[in-house]
Amino acid sequence: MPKPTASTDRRQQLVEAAFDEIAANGFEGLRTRAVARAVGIDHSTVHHHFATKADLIAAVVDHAIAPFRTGKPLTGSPAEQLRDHLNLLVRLMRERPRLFIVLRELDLRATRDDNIRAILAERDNRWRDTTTTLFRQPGWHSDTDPEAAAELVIAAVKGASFAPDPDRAAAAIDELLRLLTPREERP
Amino acid sequence: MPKPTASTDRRQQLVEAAFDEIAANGFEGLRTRAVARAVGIDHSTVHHHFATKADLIAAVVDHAIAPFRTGKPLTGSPAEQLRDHLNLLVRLMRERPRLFIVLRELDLRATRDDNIRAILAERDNRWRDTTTTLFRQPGWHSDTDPEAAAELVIAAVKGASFAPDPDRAAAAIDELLRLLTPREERP
Amino acid sequence: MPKPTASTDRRQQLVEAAFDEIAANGFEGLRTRAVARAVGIDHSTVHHHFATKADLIAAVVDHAIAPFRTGKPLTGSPAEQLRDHLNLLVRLMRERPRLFIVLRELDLRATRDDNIRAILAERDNRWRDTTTTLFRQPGWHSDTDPEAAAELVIAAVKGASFAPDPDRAAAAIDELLRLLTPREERP
Amino acid sequence: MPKPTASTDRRQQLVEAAFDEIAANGFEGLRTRAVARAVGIDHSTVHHHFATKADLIAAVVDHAIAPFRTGKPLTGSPAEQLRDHLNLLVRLMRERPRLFIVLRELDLRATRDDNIRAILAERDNRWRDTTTTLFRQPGWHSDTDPEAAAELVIAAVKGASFAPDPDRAAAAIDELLRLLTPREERP
DNA sequence: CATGAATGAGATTTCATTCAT
DNA sequence: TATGAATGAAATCTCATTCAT
Repeated sequence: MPKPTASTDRRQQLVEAAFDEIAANGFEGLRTRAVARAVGIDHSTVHHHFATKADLIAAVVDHAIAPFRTGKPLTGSPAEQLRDHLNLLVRLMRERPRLFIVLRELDLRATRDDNIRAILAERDNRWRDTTTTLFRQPGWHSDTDPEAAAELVIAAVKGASFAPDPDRAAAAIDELLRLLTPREERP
Repeated sequence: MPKPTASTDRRQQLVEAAFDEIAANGFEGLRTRAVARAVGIDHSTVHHHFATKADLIAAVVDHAIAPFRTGKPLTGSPAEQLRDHLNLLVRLMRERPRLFIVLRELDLRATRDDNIRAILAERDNRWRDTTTTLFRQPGWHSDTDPEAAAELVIAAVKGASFAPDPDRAAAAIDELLRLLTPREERP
Repeated sequence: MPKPTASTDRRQQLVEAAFDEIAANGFEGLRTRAVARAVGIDHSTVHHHFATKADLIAAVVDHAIAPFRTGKPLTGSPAEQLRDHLNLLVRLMRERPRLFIVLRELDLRATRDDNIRAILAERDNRWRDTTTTLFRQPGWHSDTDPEAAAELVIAAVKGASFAPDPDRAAAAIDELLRLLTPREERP
Repeated sequence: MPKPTASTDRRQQLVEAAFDEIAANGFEGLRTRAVARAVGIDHSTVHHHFATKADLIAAVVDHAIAPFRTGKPLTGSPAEQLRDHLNLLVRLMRERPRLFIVLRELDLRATRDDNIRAILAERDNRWRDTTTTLFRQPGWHSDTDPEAAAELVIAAVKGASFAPDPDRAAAAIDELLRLLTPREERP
């Protein structure tokens, strides 16, 4: 078990502090000074660890999408897989609301930042592929269009993160799950 | 028919220019100088029309949600009303993509701007109420939860505006419409 | 006679202040803050008149080589023309020592600044051409190589500006003039 | 034969790297980090060898004027001595152009740096004395002013290093040599 | 000797806002 | 209404230097 170096620690601290700043004040409100202050170092020292603000942001992006990278493969029937997938997301929305705030910020910033767009597009493509594949399996309503259903899932999840509270977000996603689940598999 | 004063024209010009700037560069990229340049006046003059940048932004917010205020009442069966409502939104997404870009920006900024949050919350509440009322009418699946369905509609529409192209957004909304429409009313 | 606008005045003031700064502290020591302070305005206002520091420097370069642009045509015999030319330079060295300090700085900076190099190269080429042409006229020692003589004149003048005092610079240039002047035209 | 310690080697390496940096980017572009990188050590370590940047620069100055310190005494007639002296300089200009770039930088910086000025003034005084003494010897034109001639030699050599290429520099110095050489000794 | 984290002073540049004309 | 000069706060980034290891 390699002991993390001081450097790694500090970098991680900075990334987390920047994450918190974005969650609190948005990308627009991200200030290297504030990040440094949160960690307790001089603002110029931030540049010792991240040459530019963009480098720091890139690390934050990595950090923010990490929870979605390490997803363990889903198991069970297609409907069970969808249920597990959406339930996981709902649970994350409840447990880590700030993560979804940051993701919203990232999605918006991606519009005008090529680096972020590339990273998020990759994540979305993977998400889209997985979900489309899921809906291509047998067991859904015969008139379900796999690609359209996948778009709907993605849109609903992203949009739910704008809900004024997690309960409303969860209600929206639960309703979506109910609608997509074939009648005979509903609880 | 009152002829608009030059002043009124100028204000409107500024609002539209600011709208365009936000669509192009985001809130973060909104510069009063750029707005002034787009209109062809000196940047100081903007302050004759809008005391502060926040005032200009408030006017842009009003301008952006105007298309949703003047909605004529829906008619027909509940399913027809939902169909008309969502089709209108899809058509807007196709015809005025920049409007939805700006709305996305507004939704995000609302997180940290009380004025914007108030305006958008009002719009969302009206939207939520109308949609919930719609789902309270008879004719839906017996297990449809009106409030959850309304949340889902709102989430899906908001999330669809993050789709990489209008076709995908339309596919998601069409799929949602299909899922919500009772089997016997589907085309 | 057009009355100079306030803007022109301020720009001119800034250029002269920057010139003085360079004479005093070199290009390396040129600070927009110091220039602003010398003129009595806030340092950010400098950017109202010159978008970037490079723009300000470009204006200083123009200002510095202006005395060499408006040279009236030389008259008389070739030897008299050379004498007048060098005497003019010696007089300038005595009367405006800071001008030559700045020119030295410019010559050095030209090594690494394309814009400055272009401007100075143009000046040097004109100077070289004029002087070569001068030495191509009849009346010089038969073994004078016009191009080499022109190079020597330019080198000596530039090098003389490194002399510890104007008298030494003048002595060098006078000696050069004596050496180049045909014996029969010497006083 | 004392084997140089590692420390001595490192110091020398650093001085040469700093010399190279100045030749490439000027004094203004001299960065201790870049020097350290060129040598392959951490930038903090530079301070183990040179307490401050000024100390490093002082060593570079010494290194730059070394070629002029170890000049072996000139022999032959005065005209031959001048010829050998100038030919040596011309050869150096061709073989070590970067040396003259650095010397130019030094001469300029001397204007505002007391330490450098002192070192260079000493070199110039020695140069001036030697050259004046040379012109005081019999064999020159009767109207040659030894001190003025020495100033001219120094000015021309310094100025020649601003020539756009070594050929032009050489042409200027050769022409000077020709002009100074008594007619009866010219080849 | 060497490293790397940290510092702090300072530099340019941006931008909303104010004010006199 | 409109202009443009001016302001001042703030932001990112640079770099020589110091210090603990």
